[in-house]
Formats: sequence, C-alpha cells, structure tokens
Amino acid sequence: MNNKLQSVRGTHDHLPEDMYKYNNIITKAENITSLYGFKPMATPIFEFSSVFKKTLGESSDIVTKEMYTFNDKGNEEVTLRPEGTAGIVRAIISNGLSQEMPFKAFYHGPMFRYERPQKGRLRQFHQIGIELLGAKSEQADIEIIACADNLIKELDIDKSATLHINSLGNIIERKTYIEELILYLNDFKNKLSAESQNRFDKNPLRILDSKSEVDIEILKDAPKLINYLETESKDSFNKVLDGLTNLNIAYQINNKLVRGLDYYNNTTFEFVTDKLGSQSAIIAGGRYDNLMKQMGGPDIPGIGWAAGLERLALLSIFKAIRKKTISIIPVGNENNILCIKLAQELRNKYICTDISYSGNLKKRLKQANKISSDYAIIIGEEEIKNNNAIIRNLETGVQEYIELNNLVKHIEKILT
RNA sequence: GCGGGUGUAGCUCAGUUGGUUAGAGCACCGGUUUGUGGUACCGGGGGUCGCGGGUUCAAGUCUCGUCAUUCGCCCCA
Repeated sequence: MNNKLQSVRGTHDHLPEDMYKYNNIITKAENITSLYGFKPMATPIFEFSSVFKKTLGESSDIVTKEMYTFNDKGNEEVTLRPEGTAGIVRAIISNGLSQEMPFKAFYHGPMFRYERPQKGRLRQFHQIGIELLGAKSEQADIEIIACADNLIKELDIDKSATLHINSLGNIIERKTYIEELILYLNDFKNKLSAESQNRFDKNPLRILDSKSEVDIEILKDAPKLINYLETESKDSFNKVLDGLTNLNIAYQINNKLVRGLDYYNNTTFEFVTDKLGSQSAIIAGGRYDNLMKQMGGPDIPGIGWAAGLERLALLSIFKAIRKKTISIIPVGNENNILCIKLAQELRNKYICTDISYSGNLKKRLKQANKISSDYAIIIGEEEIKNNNAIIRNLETGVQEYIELNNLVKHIEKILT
C-alpha cells in the first residue's frame, strides 16, 4: 500500500456512507432542538485567538497545548476553533443580539484540537451544540438537559449513555471551596499522583476526577464542593434535579464532575458511555453565567451543551433509507437524447433516476444491478419502432412493454 | 505529551526456526457466440510486505528510527 498520500494525522475523510450517517444525526438534532425553539446558526471556523484564550481559561489544556494557532498574512493571530460556545457568544455580542433575549442557537461543524488521536478522539472532529442565552431560571437548565436526553433517545443510544450531573456553585463558593481543598490536600501533596501534583498549582479542582487509586483514596475524606454551596445555589441545584425527576430523566449526581473549561458555573452535566474506551463523554455542557460579561459583552447568563458527532455515530446504528431507483438503459447511441429527456422528466417527479453511460446491454444491466436499481427501462431500436419501452423489474426479472406516452405515469404508479 | 499493541493486494487476513518468481477469500475487470443483470464455471489485473536505515550470503520474517493506527494515561466531545 502506498501511503504517501494520506490525510493529516487525526483527520478523517467522510465517505458517502459516513455522510449519510452524520447527516442523519445532524438532521435529527436540528429537528429536535427546533422543537425547543433553537434556531440554526453558524460562526466562522476560526476566530481571533483572544476569543478562546479569554474564555476557556489560560491554564486549561485546550489553550495551553491543543489549539491550532497561527498568524495570517496580515499578521493577525487566529485560531481554528477548539469548541463552539465562545464563537456563538462572540457572535451574539458582535451582532447586537443581546437585545433579543432569550436567544437560542443550534450549531454544528468541525472543531480542531491538537491531541493524540484515538478512537473517538480526532484532531478535526465535529460537534453539534445548543446555547441558550439570557435565562437565569432553572427551567432553562432542565429544558436543555431534556433536549439532550431527547436527542439521545431519538438516536436510540439511551441504553449506552448515563447522565451525570453536578453543581459547581458560583465563583465565590467555588473559590472558598478550592481554598479548603488545597488546605486539605496540602498534607498529602507528596503522595498524590504526578499528574495531580502538577494540577495542584494550576487547577486543583481537576484533581477531583483523577482516576489514580491513590488520589481516589486520599480524596475520600476531602471536603465536598456541595457542602460549600450557599442556600441559593443549593436550592437552584435541587430545582434542576426536581425538574429532571418530574420529566422522568434518570440522572446520577457525580460530585467529581468538573468540566475542563473555566467558564462553567452551577449546573454542569455529561452524558457518558462505557463503550468508547477512555473517550466517555458524548454530550457535555453546563451553565456559564459569566462568560458573556467576561468577553466584554453585557452581563447575560448562558447555558448549553455540545455533542461529539463522531462519538454519537460510533454508538448509533444507522441504516440508510434507500429510495426506489430507476435505471434507464439506452441500447445503441441513437436514443441518448430521448433517454436523457426521459430521465429529466422522472427527476422532475422526484424519482431517483440513473442513466447508463456506456457498454452493451449486458454491462448496463449489470451496472443497474450493482447500484440496486428497482427497475430498468430499456429503450433500443426495436422499442422506438414500436413506440414503447421495456420496463424490467430487477428483483423478479419480469418485464413488460409500456407505450412511451404512458411511461412516466406508469413508473409513478408502480413506485408507489 | 507519556507507556503498550498493530501496519502484507481496494477490504478481511495467511505467510512455518530469516532461504528460490509473496498467497487465500471477498471486491474489481474480461469471457462462457456479442439485445437481458443478480447464480455458476473459466480467465485476468493489482502488492518495491507503511516508509527509511542496520545485521546477514539471504529479511515480509531480526534490529533501530520514523509515520499512521489502536489501547491505557492525560485531556475532552
């Protein structure tokens, strides 16, 4: 195999079969989110780097080592978007849409992260997401999670996904908690795993979801974030949980769930699976009440989620719905014009029509069979002479002569 | 970024302790008297064994590097 020509590491070609599957998921997502009032929207694939640096957190892994950043010819520093939320929020500020709250956006498209590729983890991957701006109410949290749950059920992957939910509290509560956590962990600092020791200074919250057994053991008696939430945050979290219960959405409180992006607060959730190895999150999101203000816009709260298209696709079973197809087979070259006109007529009636380009009758029938056409229409000299065409059922092999004038109507009839 | 596995035809894989022109199935193309496909039979094309060094009389087989992929860590969708 000559592998000189290959796509860049961590990027995949989407061949027709993949596209059918991906488009199916995107269409379902668009339909379901529209039931909740989300409107489609798209932002550029790259932004000024500051859009991401400011929002994701200077110490986050995404910003420090995973961004595709470069200077363009005008010497502007730009970055291929590593996620969708920052761009949507930027667009809302840029376009003055903060007058139209609440604002509900649905988006999908490629994202880029320089990571080590693995199954379900690519350098160019695709996300589907929604963002709801301008709603502080827990109703928004509930609705958005319900929407994700709905999508998962629609894709028939609800049996392989579990909803994990947590509350990060507000900024002040989290700050107090982090201080306490550091105080507690300080005694064990040297016993922590190497990664966690590293996180100790950079982002201690992340130590919570360490998989190291030593860390887990140490964390057993660590202070819990939930105990540091004030009444307001606690009530809010309980309202969200209540709402989910009332909607029959099963969840698991996971107080170790800490999202890697700095802009989250209060409700944070993930739909996780155990079927994709270490890539467990398929849909993840949460509340980001400070993001817009932090970006220099008005003080408007937000909440949203993003789903990994490739991960959803790996979990879902999809069979493309094949449309009935007609193959038109001209015999000899004299009837080409007539045949292409006929094909056009059928296509105008929304009937999938294939017309063969070359070969003798045998080869053309073979071709029709290969693309699994339902019927073949054969038009040669003899047929023209008699003003008719052969219509052959490719499944049964039964064929009959139909007058050219009635051909389109006849085909419409047998296809229904 | 760290550690492990894998890499032979378009696809799935065989290739014995390193030894002559590298195989199979599927797929593809052609044929079985040329105006009838799917089945059957016959035939054919296609691989510098991921790439680059090294060891050896001799390497798909051993070794090193590299690229890709995959698993775990990390991170996350």
